[in-house]
Amino acid sequence: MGEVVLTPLEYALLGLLEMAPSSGYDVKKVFDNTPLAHFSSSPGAIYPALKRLAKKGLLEATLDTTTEARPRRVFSLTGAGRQALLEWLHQQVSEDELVRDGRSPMLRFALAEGHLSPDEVVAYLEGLGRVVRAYLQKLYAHREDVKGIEQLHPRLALEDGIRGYEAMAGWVDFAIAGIKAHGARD
Amino acid sequence: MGEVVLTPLEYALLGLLEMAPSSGYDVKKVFDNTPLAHFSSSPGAIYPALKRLAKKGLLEATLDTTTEARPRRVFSLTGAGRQALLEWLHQQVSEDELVRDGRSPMLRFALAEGHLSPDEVVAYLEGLGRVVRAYLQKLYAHREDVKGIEQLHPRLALEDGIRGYEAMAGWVDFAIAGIKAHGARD
DNA sequence: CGATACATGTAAGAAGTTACATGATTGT
DNA sequence: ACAATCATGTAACTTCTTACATGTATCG
Repeated sequence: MGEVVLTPLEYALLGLLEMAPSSGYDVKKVFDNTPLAHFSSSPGAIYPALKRLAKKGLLEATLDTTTEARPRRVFSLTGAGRQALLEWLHQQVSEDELVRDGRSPMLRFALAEGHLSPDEVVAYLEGLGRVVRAYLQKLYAHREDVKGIEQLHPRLALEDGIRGYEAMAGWVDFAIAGIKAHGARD
Repeated sequence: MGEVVLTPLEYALLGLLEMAPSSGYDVKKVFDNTPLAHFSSSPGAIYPALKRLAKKGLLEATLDTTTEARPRRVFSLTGAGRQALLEWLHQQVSEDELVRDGRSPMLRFALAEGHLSPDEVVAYLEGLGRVVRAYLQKLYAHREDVKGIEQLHPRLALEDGIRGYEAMAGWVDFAIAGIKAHGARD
């Protein structure tokens, strides 16, 4: 029904809690100790986001009063939460998403395991590859435009962008091969 | 005097207006048509940011009523604005800045031309290189940690991060060579 | 004559940051 | 004893997003 639209942090939370029901503090540790470190681990971001998701009916909380002194509030996905996650996982990457929020496409890929079929994953990556190469064409054109100008730093900074997206394009092919090999292995 | 701290957008505005005094609409066009596209070109972001900077005394506006129908408000830096920009340009990259806001270090480099000496620029880039390589070590360690686990997608996503930072480390050496060659050319 | 570019802004709401607040447990 | 870790949350503030509002000039 309702076109749920969430922030990257909220989708990250849904994905993590779908992998394993957790407390806010568990999530904080993930953000502190893994390459998901670009998400803020501040309680002022995490706890309100969990609360919002619960209020929207995407998460449910159970009190864990077993061993600990202070009760842990353990969150897991509801049916609606799983559906919102799935809808997001099925979204293709747009150029806007790639440029504005460079890490969302990779987050979505990382959290897609077990929720998309190998074919769907390959299609997602192929779409990502197309968007990356299309954006690269724009950067190449821009490099031509600034070829003559005297300023060195902007040209070098552009070169960094180009190399970064070229690396991503190469990774896409690598990842597709990895997915296919993994699928064939069954 | 007072420790001015601004958002990336505000520093981008200071840097652009220092290169050439411009109106809000000029800036919008830059964000729409150059690789600075990761900044929002929405008027709801740009005009209030310009207003804030003017209120803080970092920008001054002059009305351009010459030719156009509607007057353009052209902003340029005050002395305090130039000082705030310089202080920011002298900041070294921290791991936190690199990981949380991946594009700020490159923005700072791009806007530093003419404000830092070649030696200072090389020192900045060497610092960036050290931070990137240090973070790469953490990613390599994490890759070892997850080597055994069954999940494929997170390992592949990590590989993308590693490749991206490796590309950046390579670019740093390339850029340092470029800066040195440019300096020697005088 | 209609669409697009020029040009500037505001209002409401959502979300994140920093700092504060609390208190038990575990390690040194 | 003291620090660090576990664990959860709130309050004030800042900023960004989306949408609205207004009007001219130019191009086809």
